[in-house]
Amino acid sequence: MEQSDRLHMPLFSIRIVKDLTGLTPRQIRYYESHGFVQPARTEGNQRLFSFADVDRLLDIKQLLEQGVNMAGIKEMLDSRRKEERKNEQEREESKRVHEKIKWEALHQGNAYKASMIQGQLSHFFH
DNA sequence: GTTCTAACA
DNA sequence: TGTTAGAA
Repeated sequence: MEQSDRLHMPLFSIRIVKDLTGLTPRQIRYYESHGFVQPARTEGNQRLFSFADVDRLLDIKQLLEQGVNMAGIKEMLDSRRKEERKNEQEREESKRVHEKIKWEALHQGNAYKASMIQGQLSHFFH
């Protein structure tokens, strides 16, 4: 996860988020207090929401409109976080394996080239 | 003027 | 959840 990712850049005041989502500032703060979003803060302690925060709030709103209660949303969020952790672990493992294969290929390749050169040179001395 | 937290209807 | 009070 990069901080430079446009999705996660802290950009919007709570008023903009209110206009974007149709939620009241009261609801937005309430959902934050339950961990549904984690907006950044300015030096003056005012919330700054990212595109990702807005998207998540829209998801929350839709779920609420469909009759899902707070506990249900919390479960979905927890399972989603679990999935993200799993994916990140898999990415790191995949990266490790890739590095290992690359390292081995490099060394095997050098040994192979060296033996080839020796083999080719040997033709001139026989 | 806007947003924050806390508290109460 | 809405609304209000007093402070940033």
